[in-house]
Amino acid sequence: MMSQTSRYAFHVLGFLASHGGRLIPGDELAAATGIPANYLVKILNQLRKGGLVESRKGWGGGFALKPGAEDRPILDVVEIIEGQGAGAKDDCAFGRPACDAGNPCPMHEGWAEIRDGYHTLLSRTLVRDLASP
Amino acid sequence: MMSQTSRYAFHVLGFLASHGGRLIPGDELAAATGIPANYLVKILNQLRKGGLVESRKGWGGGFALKPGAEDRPILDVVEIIEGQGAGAKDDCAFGRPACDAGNPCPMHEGWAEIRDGYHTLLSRTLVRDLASP
DNA sequence: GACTCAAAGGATTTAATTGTCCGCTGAGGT
DNA sequence: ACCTCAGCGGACAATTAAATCCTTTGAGTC
Repeated sequence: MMSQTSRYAFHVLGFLASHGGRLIPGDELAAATGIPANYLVKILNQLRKGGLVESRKGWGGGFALKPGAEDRPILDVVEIIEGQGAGAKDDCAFGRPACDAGNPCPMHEGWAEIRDGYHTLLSRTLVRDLASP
Repeated sequence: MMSQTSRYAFHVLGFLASHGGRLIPGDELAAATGIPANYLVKILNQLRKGGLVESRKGWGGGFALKPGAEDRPILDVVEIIEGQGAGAKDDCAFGRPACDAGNPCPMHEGWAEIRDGYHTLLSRTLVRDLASP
């Protein structure tokens, strides 16, 4: 339901969120989170392009949360990582191309409930909530 | 959250459930469900080994639900297809190896709710419920 | 300006899932 | 007996996610 890469993104954003706007090098983030360093940098790059993270090169450089990013829902994170419409509402447990209230598959109702709960969780959880206490 | 193969399994089991214990050839099942024929046979084979389906070779052969399989929860299907412990309770949204009530990740509570809802759906939905009306 | 630090980007590898192909086996019918 | 039908099994190809490697670019220090 959630890609490994999204989980990594949650983890590292949580770490950044608990360290204010301070720039932290990728290597340090990798060591702190246990995420493979080379891969982590790629994820952070996606997040930067998505507007959640900013970076600076060279000495004293690293990654930091973009100001205001703490208030973004983590649904944004999933959409940046997995593409728009991850867990879209037309996602059917039978794999049917079209499955809605008018033409439901046998699992439609129960599955829609799970999907909506997932979507709600992603919408209500903010990046700031990912910070460790 | 649910593999494509599990979705295929739901679909074909639903078809079988709505056709009683009648033997139906794999080709016919593939045509009826839109699942790739060669792949579908492999899935049905897994389900047979898992005890949900029976089969007969040769003329008049095909696949059918095993007697009593209608009353099995579809959690069994997912476990046959994806292996035991698919969507296990240690599955953490942060990807942490250990994440429980004593040492929770920031998303632990909300995510546990989704996971439990998923597990409950699979436990309460029976193979017979997959039949189309 | 030369050197170092660290991000940016591209190419490649690995692993898992999904899907395809082909020959074998067993159960009928004729 | 022989032929056909249809499930069985193993090997293989395609796709995607995940991870690694290498080179380039930019920023700062000395």
